[in-house]
Amino acid sequence: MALRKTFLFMDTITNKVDAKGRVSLPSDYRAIVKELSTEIVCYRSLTSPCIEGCLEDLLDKLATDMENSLDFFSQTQDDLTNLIFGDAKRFAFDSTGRIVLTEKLLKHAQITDTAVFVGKGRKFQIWNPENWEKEEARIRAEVLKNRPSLAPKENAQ
Amino acid sequence: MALRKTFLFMDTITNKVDAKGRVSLPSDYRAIVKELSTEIVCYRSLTSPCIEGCLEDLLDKLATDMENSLDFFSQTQDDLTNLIFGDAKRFAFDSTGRIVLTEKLLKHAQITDTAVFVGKGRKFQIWNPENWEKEEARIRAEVLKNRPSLAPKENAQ
DNA sequence: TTATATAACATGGGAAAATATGGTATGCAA
DNA sequence: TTGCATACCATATTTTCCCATGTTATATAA
Repeated sequence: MALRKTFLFMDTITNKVDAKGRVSLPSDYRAIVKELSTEIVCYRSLTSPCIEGCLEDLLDKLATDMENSLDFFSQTQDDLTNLIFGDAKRFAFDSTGRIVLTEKLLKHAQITDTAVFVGKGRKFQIWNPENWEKEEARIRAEVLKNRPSLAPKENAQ
Repeated sequence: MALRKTFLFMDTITNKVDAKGRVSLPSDYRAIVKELSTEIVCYRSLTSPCIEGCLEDLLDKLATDMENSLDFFSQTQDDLTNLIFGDAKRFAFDSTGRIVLTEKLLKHAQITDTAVFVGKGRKFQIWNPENWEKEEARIRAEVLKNRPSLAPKENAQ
């Protein structure tokens, strides 16, 4: 393990996807990946119409956690991890910083010519622009409603 | 983890924002950042028309806490990470001490050519001057009303 | 205290580097 | 050969870096 500085995927970046499925990984993301590895892992989100990406470390950690607490997890969650590992695939980026997304992933996320990268800390997601717009609105409404501790004031002006 | 002296963002400083979105981070703030890191993280405040900034540690801790919750598939956790990390972005300052704020952040805070930095301890905020003037007045009024113990005398200032 | 010198800071402009993205060539397999 | 996937090259744009200058703060000496 290298110096465990903080490596977090952040920000929301929109990039173009060409006819070959090529898309530039945001440079901030690339910097993180280069620091710890050479490639990322992507898979279809289990819960949303989007692609999820992370470093292989994270999936390794997931596997370990599952091993160490089998009783703790429900059969359902066990099944879900099977789905993830069955679906996940490594993606290396070329000298210009692009990865080539597969038909399967693009279809799941309904992405055609534009992709939105959304940071999630140790992970990130890739969305169709319209879908992300809706999703972000939904989340903001949800969080403000159910997590008032994050929004102490009514709302200023 | 350097010597855990007290590192608090304080004071209120007004600086100019140029056409490129560049603005000098107050030198006091810079001194704090340099002590622990090389860059800051900024994001749109959830509750106010302003930008919030902090050190990356704060967000890293959040990411770790969420990982350790063993709740890999939690919907709430999912929403929160999207909202927080999707909006946050790292900003390094150049040799002259400036950062380049993004359109998104500037728009949210209604900042055009002038920015007011307001210390908040572990965090700080960046405001449009007029908005901050109003907000400060509102806060003072609020505090005097709800926390009379803090204002033993007739009125300060 | 006042005046002057010195250092630190804020800010504007332009050059250099990095990034995103389209196109072309190359290699492999059907 | 043809189709497909990967690697390489070219360029417009964006971002970052560097230098110059005015301003403010600090220190020193009269």
